[in-house]
Amino acid sequence: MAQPNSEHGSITPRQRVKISDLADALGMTKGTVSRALNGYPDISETTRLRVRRKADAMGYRPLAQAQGMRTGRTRTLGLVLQTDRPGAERPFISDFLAGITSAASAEHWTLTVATSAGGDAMQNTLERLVHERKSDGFILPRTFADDDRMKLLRRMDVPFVLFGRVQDPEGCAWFDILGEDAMRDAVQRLADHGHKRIGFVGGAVEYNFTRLREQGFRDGMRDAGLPLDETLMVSEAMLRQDGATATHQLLTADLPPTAIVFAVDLAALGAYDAARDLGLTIGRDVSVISYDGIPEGGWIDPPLTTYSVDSKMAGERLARLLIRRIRGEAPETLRETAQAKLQPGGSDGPPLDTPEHLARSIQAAGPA
Amino acid sequence: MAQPNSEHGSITPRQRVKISDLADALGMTKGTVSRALNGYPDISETTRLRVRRKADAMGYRPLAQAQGMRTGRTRTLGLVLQTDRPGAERPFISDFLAGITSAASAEHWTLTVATSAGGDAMQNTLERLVHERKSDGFILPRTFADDDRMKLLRRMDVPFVLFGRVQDPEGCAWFDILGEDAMRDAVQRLADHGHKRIGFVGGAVEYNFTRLREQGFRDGMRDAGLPLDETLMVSEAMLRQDGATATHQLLTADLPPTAIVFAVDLAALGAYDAARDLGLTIGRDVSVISYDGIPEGGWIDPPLTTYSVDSKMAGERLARLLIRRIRGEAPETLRETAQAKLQPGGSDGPPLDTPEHLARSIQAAGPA
DNA sequence: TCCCTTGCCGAAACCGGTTTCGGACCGAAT
DNA sequence: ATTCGGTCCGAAACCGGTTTCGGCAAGGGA
Repeated sequence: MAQPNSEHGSITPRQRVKISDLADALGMTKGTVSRALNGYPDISETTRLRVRRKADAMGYRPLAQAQGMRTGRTRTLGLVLQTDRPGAERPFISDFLAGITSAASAEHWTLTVATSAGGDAMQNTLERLVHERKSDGFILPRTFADDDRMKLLRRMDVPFVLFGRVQDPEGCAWFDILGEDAMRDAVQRLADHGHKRIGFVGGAVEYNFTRLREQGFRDGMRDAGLPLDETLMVSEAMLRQDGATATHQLLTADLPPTAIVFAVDLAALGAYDAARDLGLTIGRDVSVISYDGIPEGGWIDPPLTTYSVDSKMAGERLARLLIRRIRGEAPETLRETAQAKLQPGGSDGPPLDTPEHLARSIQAAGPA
Repeated sequence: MAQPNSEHGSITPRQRVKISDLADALGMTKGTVSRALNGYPDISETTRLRVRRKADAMGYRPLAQAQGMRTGRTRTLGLVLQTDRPGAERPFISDFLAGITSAASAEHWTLTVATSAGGDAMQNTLERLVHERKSDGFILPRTFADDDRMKLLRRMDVPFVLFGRVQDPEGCAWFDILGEDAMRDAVQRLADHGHKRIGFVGGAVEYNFTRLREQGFRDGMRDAGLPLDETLMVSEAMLRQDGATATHQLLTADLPPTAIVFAVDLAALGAYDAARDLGLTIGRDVSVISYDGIPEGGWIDPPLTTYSVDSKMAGERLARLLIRRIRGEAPETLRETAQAKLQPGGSDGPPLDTPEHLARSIQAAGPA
């Protein structure tokens, strides 16, 4: 009887329909309606259905902050970006955000973003967000081998999911791309091309993925039956400049590699610079295969052959995992992985020459 | 007398101190405490001070969602990123977010991020966020000459600030970088180098900045006393590929320009591709000056001379403006601008030759 | 027939704040 | 000595939900 004030449209565009409006329309109390909608066992199936139908018909959406007053949760995911690591996640962030928010909004959740430097600042930011109930749980991108954020959240008993795996999986949920598989494939691909002497340029050791990708490279060499030369393995290259330095170092060795696998695209771009300086051409004199799939890799000449990561998909899956985690599912059941996808470019191919010849031609051009 | 339960530290790390705790400790009611903290006039200065001191001492922070129940506001800024425009704000987004969140958190606000395609999807996203009170106002990046989001928010009477100006400033607050000044400077710089024939490659016309930067270029030509040749003005170049096409078009004209001003860095990168194809060298045969300051501009060879935008600063100022707007200040008083900063690279210099000679050497290489 | 479950829902407290209303206390004016 | 008007604060309602508690009615067993 007598709808209270839902379709008045006086001046305000569209009045919120609140739970008491819904209860009035159904002739019951808001307590009953709430229990019906939240699946309490002491509501008859008939009533539950009637309520749910009416709720849909009237377009009822509970106000997250009102629910939060009692429940302490507001259907909000948290993402804290670390700003003091240069260039780490720059290219992906946009797609990553799109993935998270689209998955979240499909379930009527939202995302709050904060930024922070590492260390104490990071801790404070996380604590503040939890303390002020601005987020019910966190997505942690770029996990470190030994991650402080993780420890803190675990201690505060706040749900979280990792983008990446960790050494101590106790109580952790995660999504990750199997970078080690990509590295293994990369080696195999180069071996198929005929390369026998292959170098590796890894990322910063504090990141956990560095360890995994390096292991993938080692496994790949073993599977291909190629000897592993530790002097051809370099680390700590996250930026273009680092990659150039590392490449220069490898190529000016006594017996340089004819191909290099990079753990990070940004570093692989530096290989082009180093090659140019040495008078070499990527994809002809030296083969390069990398990992990440940043757009710049497609622009450079020749285009970078790389294993690309679908950041949007990663965001979506992480969001869904975190929501399930917050709803109480056990972390052990919330672990998913996916494969990177090979994006063939022109940066790899059969070796033009033997390492010995390559060394000679580099020495010839070197002093120039 | 007798602190209730603030310093117990039983098991939970740190119990929230709520307003009733504070009131108890002060021996007054929570209503009084609330009015004292919120500057109501019916509280004596003595009491107000006593309350504020005690609040600081006890580390009291009001719970935004509880305040929001009554007030309708939760100290949350909203940012909706448009995902269907390729490459539009990709490089800036990380710094931009850092700016917004750092300014916001300094005032104990947070940021909610959503993504959406344009058109109706965008409208729905905005409406949902407002309807569910997930954000008190919005930052609108990349304003269009005629902006639907703006109209919607204006109609719903929701506060917002623009990153960029608009044609109809009615009721709008904004922050913007004066791209037109940068374009004017760019022309002047090229004229000082000795260039007389200068081309212009603008952005997509739907963006408002395109109009402004083009006008800046025109003003620059006029100020430098150079004749304006409309056939040397191209538009709609937002991506690297677009820029390459536009550059090719300009350079293969009967009388090509010896220098080109770009409204967008991403497009300017395409000039390198076009130049290479024509056998020309940027910075020697053709000068290029651009605008944005994307990191890729510094990696390319020669580094791009560009007017760079401080995205983090923009984020900070937009956040502060929006907070003031939400607090009720008039939009007309909330309009700020800043200048882009010249970042000299190697892509501009004195003309090597006259346009006529340039044309001949291009024609010579052209059929190749 | 009576009592005791069980199923189902209403009533009311509660979450942590804000805001309205009214009244105690004070000095000044009548 | 009253009345009156301000100042300043306490009391209680309120925001929109959730959750606890208790009670009514129907059904089953003795």
